[in-house]
This record gives sequence, C-alpha cells and structure tokens, in this order.
Amino acid sequence: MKPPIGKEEKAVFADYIRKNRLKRSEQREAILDTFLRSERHLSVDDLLQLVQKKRPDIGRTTVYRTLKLLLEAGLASQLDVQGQARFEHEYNRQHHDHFICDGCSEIIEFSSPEIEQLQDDIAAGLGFVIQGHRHQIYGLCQRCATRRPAADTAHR
Amino acid sequence: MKPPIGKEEKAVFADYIRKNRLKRSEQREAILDTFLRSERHLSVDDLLQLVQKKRPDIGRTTVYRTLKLLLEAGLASQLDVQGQARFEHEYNRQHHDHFICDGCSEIIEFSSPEIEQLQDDIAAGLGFVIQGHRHQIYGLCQRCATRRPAADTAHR
DNA sequence: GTTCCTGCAAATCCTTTGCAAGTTC
DNA sequence: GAACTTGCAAAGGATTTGCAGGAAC
Repeated sequence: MKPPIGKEEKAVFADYIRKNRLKRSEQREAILDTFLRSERHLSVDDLLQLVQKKRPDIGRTTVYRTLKLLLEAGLASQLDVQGQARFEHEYNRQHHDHFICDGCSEIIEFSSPEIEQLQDDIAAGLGFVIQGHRHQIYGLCQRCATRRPAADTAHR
Repeated sequence: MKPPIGKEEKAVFADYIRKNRLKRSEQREAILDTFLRSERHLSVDDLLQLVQKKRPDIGRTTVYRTLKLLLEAGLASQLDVQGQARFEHEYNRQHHDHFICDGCSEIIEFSSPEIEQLQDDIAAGLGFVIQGHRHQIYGLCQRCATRRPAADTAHR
C-alpha cells in the first residue's frame, strides 16, 4: 500500500538528530516521509495539508520547525516564489535553477554549467567569493504561452 | 545648495501623472526627488528616512504608494533582498543583475550578455516565453572576503 | 527526571487597505 | 465641488516565538 521511500534520506536525518542531540518524534518522521514522497516544490501549506491527510493533529508550527531541520541536514533546499518559501529535495541532487510560469505557477528546473562558469568568471574578476545564488526566470511555459496572448506581468 | 536633479525623470513622472489623470502633490515630488538623489539600492525605510530629513510629516504609506507609481512609470525597479524590497533607478538604465555581500550588505551590479543569451537559448528549447528574471549571487565582496574566513551562511 | 518537542496563541516583520480629513484640478 | 491624496490605524499574509503540557532519552 505504501512502500518505503527515502531510506538513505531517513538515515541522514536520523544521523542529524543524533549528532545534534535532538530527539526523534512521530511528527518529524511523518513530515519527512511526506516531504520525500512529493516530487513538487512545496510551500509550507502544501506540505502541511499533505501531512494532515495522515496526521490531522500535526500543526503548522511543527512543519516550519521540521523544514528548518531538513534544510540544516542537507535534505531540503529552499527557494522563494513571490515572497513565499518553497521547498524541494536537496539530497544527492545536482545544482539547478528555475523557470517559473506566471500562468500556471509551474516550476521547471534547468541547469547550465556554462552560466555557472560565466558567473564564476565575473565573480573572480570582482574578487567576489560566491556562496550561493538565486536565479529565477519568469514568464510563460509552453502551454500557457500558446493558450493566451502573453500577459504583461510586472516583476521584481 | 541643492542643484536640480533628474530633469528628464521628473518630466516622465509628470507625464505619467497627467496621462493617468492623477494629481501632483508635494509629497510625491519630495519622494521622487529624494529617490533620484540617492544612488543606492534603497529599502522603503531607507527612503522614508531620507525623505523625512526634509519633510518629517511624510508617512510611510505615502512612500509605499509613490514607489508603486515610480515602478509603473518606469522610473524605478524593484529587487528583493532577503524578503525585503529594494528600489533602484530604472530610467534609461541597461538591464543588470546583482551580487549581494553577506558581510556588509553591499550590492554590486553586473551584466552579462552571454548569460542572457544562454538563458534565452534554454528558454527557447523549452518553449518558455521569458518575461523577466531575477539573478542574485550571494557571497562576500572582496573587502569582506579578505577580512574574514568566509562564514557559512545558508541561502535560499 | 531532565531535556527536548509540540501546538496554541500571541508577536513580529513587511506591506496593503479603510477611512476621514485635506488637496488639487 | 468632484476626484484624488494623505496619514493614521487596522488588517493582511508569512513566519517566528513564548509557554505550558507532553514525549523521548
């Protein structure tokens, strides 16, 4: 009915708990399991709703706090879509950036070693030491672009 | 004492006001003047404080509302730094992106036609129609990088 | 038993909105 | 004088925190 999932990730989390002298809890495990079973870029509320299908007693605060642990454990990474946090799997994933459709909110991943290289070159020229970056491209995905006449949304 | 500044931009704003059947006001003119005199990437509060040096009676709400007009008039553009809005001049400026120093919060602009081209190519391959993008690179500027041993800040 | 977790409610931060009084056209 | 602006206070959404009760070690 519900085959096990994310064995490695769960081991990583258990390790993180142990090393930081935290405690395991059913809530944390339910949240991690739900997170691992989703392949989407989840908002806190998305994840809360999924978790509450199985455990309606789990609260939003705990989801926030557990997501913070997952970030620190290297299991999740966070992106920001219109001022709202979104979370995706990070474990053993290669770096990538995102296209975000203004029409249907779909998030499409892309990666470009060439762009990364150019970034590095520019940074080197400025003596800037890169620690991270955020590269999001807004617009309309193929489906939305052919459906409507490209609305003129303003962007930050 | 205070030489005039931003003649063209002020004309653009006057035009915008007229075309949209809005009304001029001393507050809006003071805010625009202050915005144009600054060369920094201002937060709303930065701008409010600068404005209030001359006109302590101008409120935060009016700054918010006027900035929205400046965006629509094409005089300002907005970026987002750690969940906080920042505003910079947009009029007659070429597109660029930003390095952001985690040490001193300095914002360094950069532009790379090569990166833009690569973006366009990738988008074209996906059938994605680009309307805008946000490309921010975090890390340490030269001064901060040589001063301290590169802290390990987490990023979104 | 001590330390950590949880969930609620309250607080916080940034931003927007309702409204009565004041300005501009 | 009709329509737009202003500033305050209140509301809004996302996220964090204080705290008393509950669970894990």
